[in-house]
Formats: sequence, C-alpha cells, structure tokens
Amino acid sequence: MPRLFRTVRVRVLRDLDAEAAEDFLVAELGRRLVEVVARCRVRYEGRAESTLAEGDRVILFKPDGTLLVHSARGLKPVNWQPSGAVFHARRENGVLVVTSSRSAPKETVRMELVELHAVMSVELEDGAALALSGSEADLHAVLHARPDLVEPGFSVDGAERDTGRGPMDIVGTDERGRRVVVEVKRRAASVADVEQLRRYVERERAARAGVVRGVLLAPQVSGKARRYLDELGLECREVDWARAREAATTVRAAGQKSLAGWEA
Amino acid sequence: MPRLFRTVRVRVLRDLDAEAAEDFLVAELGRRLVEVVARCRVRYEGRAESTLAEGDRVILFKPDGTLLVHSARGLKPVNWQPSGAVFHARRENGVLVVTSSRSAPKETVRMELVELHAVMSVELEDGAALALSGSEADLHAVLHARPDLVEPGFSVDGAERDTGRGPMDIVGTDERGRRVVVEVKRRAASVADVEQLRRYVERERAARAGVVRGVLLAPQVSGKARRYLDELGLECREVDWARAREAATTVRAAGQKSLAGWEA
DNA sequence: AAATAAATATCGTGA
DNA sequence: TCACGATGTTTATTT
Repeated sequence: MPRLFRTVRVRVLRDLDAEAAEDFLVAELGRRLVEVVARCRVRYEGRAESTLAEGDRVILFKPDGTLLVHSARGLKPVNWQPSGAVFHARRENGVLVVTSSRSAPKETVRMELVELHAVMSVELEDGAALALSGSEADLHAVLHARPDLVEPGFSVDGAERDTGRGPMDIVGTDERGRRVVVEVKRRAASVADVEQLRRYVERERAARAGVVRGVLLAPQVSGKARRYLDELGLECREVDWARAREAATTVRAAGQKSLAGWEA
Repeated sequence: MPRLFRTVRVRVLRDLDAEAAEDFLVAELGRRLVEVVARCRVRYEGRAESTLAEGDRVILFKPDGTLLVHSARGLKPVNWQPSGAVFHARRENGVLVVTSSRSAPKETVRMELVELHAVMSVELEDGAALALSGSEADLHAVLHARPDLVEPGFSVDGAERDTGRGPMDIVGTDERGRRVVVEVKRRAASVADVEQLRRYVERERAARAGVVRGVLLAPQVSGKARRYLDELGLECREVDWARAREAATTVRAAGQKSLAGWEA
C-alpha cells in the first residue's frame, strides 16, 4: 500500500519509486484525476506518429480518459488523447510505463516515466458549467433583434436554416424585396468564408427564381477576401459586434421600458 | 516566507491559507511552472465573455505566460490563455485572486481561489522537441516519391507552390500533358475542401491557357463533397496513407539498394 | 504585421 | 454513426 500525504481532496505519493507509483496509479487512474510530474519519454502512434525524447513534463490523467502531456511552454499539450482513452500502468524492466489507448481511431500514447518528481491524485467536485456569451449563436440573436445592422430595410425570414437546402446562417429580404443570404462571422473573414457564402448563394439561386444577394458580415474582411467578393458579385459589411450587442440590448431594454410604461 | 515541502524539482506549499499562497504565487508565477488545485470561480473577458461558477479545478501557470484551467472532464481547458499573458496574484477581502492578462487581443481571465487544495511549483528541464511524422507535409513528400499514387502517368511539376501564383498543394501534369492541381488531405474530405480545390483550379485556369484538372486526394470523401465535385467538374481519389507511405519507403529503400549495388 | 491553411485539431449538433 | 460547421480555435508559414 503506497504511503500518502492526504488532505480532504488530495492524495500525494510519498515514495517516488517505480513500485509505489505503479500501485498508486493502478489504484487511481480512471477513478480520480491524476497528476504526474516526471522525466519521461513519450511515443504516439495513430493518425500520425511522434516521439518525444527524455525531458520533464506535467502529465494529467482525467477520470473520463483524457490524457494531457504538457511541457514547460505553450498552450497545446505536446502529446494528448481526447476523452475515452483507457489508461494502463505497469513496470517494464524496472521502468514505470503508462499507456493511454483509444479505438476509433485506434491510437496509443506510451509514456516511459524515467524519474518521478511528483505523483498525486485529486477529487474534483464541480457541478458548474461554463456560461459563454459572444459566440456566433449569440450574434444571430443580435441580428434577429436588430436586422438593420445588416442594412436599413433588411428583415430576417424565419428559420430558413432548417429547410434542408443548406445550413445558411441567416436568410432575409432587403428593402426592394430581394432575397439576401447572410453569412455571419464573429472574427475577421478570409477567402474561405467568402467561399462558404458563395456556396450558399449558388444553392439558393439554383433553388429559386429571382435575384439572390450574398452578404458577408464580419468585424473585418481581408483584402483578398474583398477582391474575391467583388469577382463573385457578393457583398460584405463590417460590424463592431460589441457595439451591435449593446444596440440589441438597448432595443430589448426599450421594449421593457415601453412595457413598463404600458403597465403604469 | 511560505513553508514548503521540497524535492529537487518540486516545491509544495505546506500552509494552504490565502496569505501564504499569495506569497508563494508572487514569488513563483512567471518563473517556474505553477500548479494550483482549488475550488474557484473564473471569469473571462475579451473576444467573448464567460463565467464559471464555483467548483474544483486544476490550474496551470506556465513560465511563458500560458494559462490552463482544467475541469475534471474533457481535453480542452474550460478557460485558458495562450503564451504571453501576465499573471498577477493578490488578496481581495481575504480571497486569493489571480488574473491573467494579455494584449492583442485584450483579454483577461480572473480566478477567485475560494479554497485551496494544493499549490506547487516545478522546475521542468526539457531540451527535447517533438518529432512528428504523418502530417500533410510528409504526405507531399510521399507523393513526390510516388506520383503514380495520384494516377498512372502523373508527374509532379517542381516547387510550383513557391511561384507566387497561389499556395496550391501540388501541381503536376497528367499522362496526356494536361495540368493537374492536387489538393492533399490527411483526413476525410468535406465540401470545404472541395471549395479550396475549386479556388486553386480557378486561379490556375485564369493564369494559363489549356485544360486544368483538379483532384482531391484524401482517405475518404463525403457524399456531399463528391456531388459537389461532380457539379464542378472536379475529381477525387481515395488514398490509404499508411499504405502509400509504405510504398514510398519501398521506393526509397530500393533506391538505396541500387546505390549500394553501384558502390559495390 | 497580415493572411492563409493545417491540426494527431476538438467539440457540439442534427440527420 | 456520419457529416458539417464553429472554435475565445491555436500554431506555423509565407508574404
């Protein structure tokens, strides 16, 4: 039985030898979140292949079968495996070896833990979910509240998204009754985004008679993207989403105010 | 001065109160890799906004200014900040607050560490770089060695990529002397990939006279993508990259063998 | 610095 | 399960 320093949530392995660590990992992997700091070698085989020579890294094994191998620098783990992997710890010739395997796609990460610096496990109680705002779905809502942000006289035509012809962001009608396909981007738009719009516009033109306009709505549109839009007879409009959201909020607040007035 | 458990590489904070932790973090953040396990609240403001209610998480602060807030599940951190952020620890009304800020884009992550479970720092010695194979660049090399994998009679035209006409994956000539633009994908191809090919083919057609074919080379091509290719008069070919790499290796090995023979 | 495309992309959603 | 599109995408490369 491995000797531990314990607190309510944390178990820290006292003896950093391969045997004690093996026992600890066998007991904890897949059950609690395990952190290992170790000098290690890493090999990955699957969709691609990689090798990582000996060095110190921080390794996280989450109870859902997520693996993260982090070096001292950078956001991305140097090796990883998404949730669903199965962990296995054992000794080979006295060296502690941990593997993480998944199927679909079949992939394995093999870690040889040459020298252990720290081994611990944690019980994470967490009932909270991230509440995010400002994603593209939110911007769609903003445009429904303030269709004039596309252009004066523009109106959104119901849930056209679900008609099965193609998952267009927003379809509406302009001042002069012409159909308008709008592609919404929360970030700067590039040529690839122009092509996405082009595809939707072409499909819409094929599906129905009459003029169909295409508008790319983004905080910024690159020079090449602009030229490409020109070539294709498509348009763009730049939007400051922060300001647009405020505007939409104002509309909603004004609506509430008038409601309050009506109540009084 | 905070009291610590020390090993060669690791410093673990003994007293998990806000004051000791503040001292520890002020001393260690941005210098060594810091790990905090804590019940915390997180707020993010920048390109979007998010709030994360109280819960237990593992937080990594890397010396290069990378922040990772990991919950018990999933590969992606629930909150994060890429390298270059600046960390700041302080107490507000007795609660330990750590912020991570960057400019361009201006973004901040604010963590309120309500209850500390573990606080430690690590010195990571790591001179190794990841050696990866099987990425798209490798597949290009495979095709240069075995152009017949595109089709019999196909030959690759030098480093066309660098001639400034456009960043096409591979340009070559078919059996009948026609120009062929090849878009290489290591993964299953979708409509977006067809559009990328379409763009390159159109550019090539505009730039020179004569027929220009377009071929999408991928391990798999979705149904919609196939139909789209048909519409546009473009082609696709499915390739088993694992087998293709073997084939290319065989060619190279054969080349070495003949060289060895020539030496003898 | 700006733009373009890859990534062992991952992740959610909808059919 | 498959396919498509967003991501606070990030990262590398090239102009």
